[in-house]
Amino acid sequence: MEQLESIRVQKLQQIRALGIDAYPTEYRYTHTVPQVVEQFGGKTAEELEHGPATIRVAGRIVANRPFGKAGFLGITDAGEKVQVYAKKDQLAERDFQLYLLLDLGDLIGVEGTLFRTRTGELTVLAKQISFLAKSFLPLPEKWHGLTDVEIRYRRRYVDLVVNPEVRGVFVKRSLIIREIRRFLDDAGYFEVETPVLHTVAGGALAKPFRTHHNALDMPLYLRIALELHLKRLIVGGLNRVYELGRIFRNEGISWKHNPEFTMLEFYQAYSNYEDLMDMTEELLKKVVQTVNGSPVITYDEQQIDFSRFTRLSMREAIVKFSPEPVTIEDVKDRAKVEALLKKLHAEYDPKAPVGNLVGSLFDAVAEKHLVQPTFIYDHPIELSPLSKIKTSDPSLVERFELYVGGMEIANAYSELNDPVDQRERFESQLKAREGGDEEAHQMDEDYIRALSYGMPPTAGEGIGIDRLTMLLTNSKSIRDVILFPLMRAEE
RNA sequence: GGGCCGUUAGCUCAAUUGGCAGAGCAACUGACUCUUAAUCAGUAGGUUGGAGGUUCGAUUCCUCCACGGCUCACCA
Repeated sequence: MEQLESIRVQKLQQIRALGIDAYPTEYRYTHTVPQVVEQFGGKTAEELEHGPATIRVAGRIVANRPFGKAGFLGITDAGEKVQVYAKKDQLAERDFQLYLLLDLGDLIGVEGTLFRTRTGELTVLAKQISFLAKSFLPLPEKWHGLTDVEIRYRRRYVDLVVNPEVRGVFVKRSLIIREIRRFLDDAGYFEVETPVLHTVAGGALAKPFRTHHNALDMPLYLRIALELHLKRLIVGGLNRVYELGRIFRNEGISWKHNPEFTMLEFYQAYSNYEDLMDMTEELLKKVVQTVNGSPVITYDEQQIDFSRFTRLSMREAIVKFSPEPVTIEDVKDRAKVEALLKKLHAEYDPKAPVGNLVGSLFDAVAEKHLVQPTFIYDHPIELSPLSKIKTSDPSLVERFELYVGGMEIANAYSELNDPVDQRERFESQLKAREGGDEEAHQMDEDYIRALSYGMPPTAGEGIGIDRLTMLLTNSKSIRDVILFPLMRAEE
């Protein structure tokens, strides 16, 4: 290892000895590698002869096939590759000496003319080679590449150089986010940024990360949701707001959980959760169509169609997917729900209120079947301390979750805007907290004060950007759509 | 946190019953002015993740530890 490195350090010395600046500050290219491929990829050998006199292009060397007094280089940039032909009689002596000192991984600029080789490959005939930067560490082997997932996550920079499909995933992620922003901006939304450091970690049921501010000697939490600040802004009259940001939950890591992840939350005044169901369909249809070119995606060998959304109440979903026969009426009966959970060997807390049991039953019975886009609506009140009660059934709230590919992608509700009711809900969460539920909601006095000034009827929604990206890139792990997933420290 | 599996050269992988740790690519030296995983000849590269143990002898068997993967639980 040290040998490989020291050889390359010596080569850099030799390059300097040729009078070449080892670390120049710029390279003025006329074309990027993808532009070369796009503009000239379709041209014939004859057409190339009458093309532009010279082009300048820069990239990283990923292949080198020398032939004594000539050689072929493959250079890559922005996910595309182009071949360079370095020929002694076409180059200044110094540039050919430089060519002989190049290694895989080095960054160079090439000025030359385009032609096709005998085998028809588009190639830059180098007239001038500029050295841009040295690679001291060797890239992974050309044929098998880098497959060790641990190194791929830890050294994402190498992963991105050698695995072009990884680049494609993150390009797509960026497109998804861009389309979402465009959709919301066009719908009259206002993008905002709210604090990441919270004195009360609220807006979701989750364990927060703790930190501390020295100057104020104050304990702080990293936010677990965007919700409560965005609703304060609704109180303030920003009637359509969204934030696209990182949130942090101090919980387990799995194929669909990373401790920090990206959430979109948006709030719309004078609307309810049914309005958001309609809007979510429209949003996802548009994003999937634009990013994927079709409303139908393939995820884990299954076709998922974003042009057709199903809507089921949570109770209906339990009835539909339960392996044991149940009726809607049974799901309202605590004894029957508990009996069914026992029969299914599902884990649940026997002291928990009936709403939580219904939630457990849903998870046990229905979630994995929800592959096609499905809205599950009307959740038990106990699971939803910030949602508005359904007037026709006070045991339920106006809430929905969207499931796709067996994953929860979105969560939305008609926002509770009654400060008295909100205080009571927080108080019952506090009781759960005292009973040992670390994820129960904390009291947020300022939020109640905000509601006390009056909040219009409002609907709000959160969409997990990482999971949406997993679906659209056919990724089996959330870590494949996060550039730098959390890992233990090395050594 | 539980269970299962993995860790050998820069990368991808071998190594029989416990018996001298190997290959391909990358690297180095040489030949070669149209190659496509270029080819040919040669060279070098290792505390087998770490620490103990069993044994004449451990990559191989045992224990512990570190890191990772899958999976279950929790969660979005």
